[in-house]
Amino acid sequence: MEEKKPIEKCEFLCVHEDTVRAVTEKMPDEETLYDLAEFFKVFGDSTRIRILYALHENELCVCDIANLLGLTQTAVSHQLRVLKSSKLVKARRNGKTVFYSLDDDHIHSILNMGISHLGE
Amino acid sequence: MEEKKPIEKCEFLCVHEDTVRAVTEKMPDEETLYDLAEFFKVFGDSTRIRILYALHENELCVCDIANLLGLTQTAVSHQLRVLKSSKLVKARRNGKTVFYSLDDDHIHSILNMGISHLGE
DNA sequence: TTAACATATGAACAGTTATTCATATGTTCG
DNA sequence: CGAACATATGAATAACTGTTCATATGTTAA
Repeated sequence: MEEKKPIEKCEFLCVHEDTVRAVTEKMPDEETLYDLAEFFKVFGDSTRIRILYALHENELCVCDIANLLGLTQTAVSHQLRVLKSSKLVKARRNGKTVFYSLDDDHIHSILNMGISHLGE
Repeated sequence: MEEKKPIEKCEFLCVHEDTVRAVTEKMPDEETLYDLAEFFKVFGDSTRIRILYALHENELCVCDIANLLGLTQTAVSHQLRVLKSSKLVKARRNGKTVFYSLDDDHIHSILNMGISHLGE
């Protein structure tokens, strides 16, 4: 039987062990990093970003948001659920109407931070 | 022919026109919001977040990152390409090895901002 | 030049996700 | 109560995305 390996792949032969060890120690734990990714994921959709910006100014009801952004009521409602379960927006019911607003002041900071990065 | 509509859906009957108009005027333009979502989307994956945190301390080569995070070289390479095209990391070649590092200081601020939100 | 190594890339696949459609829930008013 | 309205939700579909596999590119040293 001929051993005919194509070309051996890099299997960590080139690792700089000291550096890797040092970095490993300083890394946040896996759960934190996972949660952080989940957090940013919520901002990573243009529909949700647009909703957040709409709410930047005023509280709005679902219909207002849908009208404002040219979306269906259903689509908005689904996304508001995502935003709500991520604690980015909160809801207030007034009769038939439900008003949504930003749940947290520093959501603004995060959005502004993103914009300032783009401006470079 | 019987007209038998199920139940008429909300078609923006409840819109608060003044509010909507005011918000519309203050909204950033569509392109900005789209770019912003694209920007956050890059942070919205735990592999990429982990890579960014690994690079928080030191520049690292592809093999180091793969070893450090328990990923294949290929997976890391693909993600580095995403990070690079989003201007989050930059590459420096030294012989066969390519070292990656964070491209921008305020990437740190963005990561920290996310963490501080989680801590609430 | 050739072998060995480090990284990059294209295609395929699997898992995820945003939207739509249909319908349910919850509220007000007559 | 029942009709009308505002919102929510489950299921299905379509589009997107991350990983893997196979292979290509680029670099060094013998």
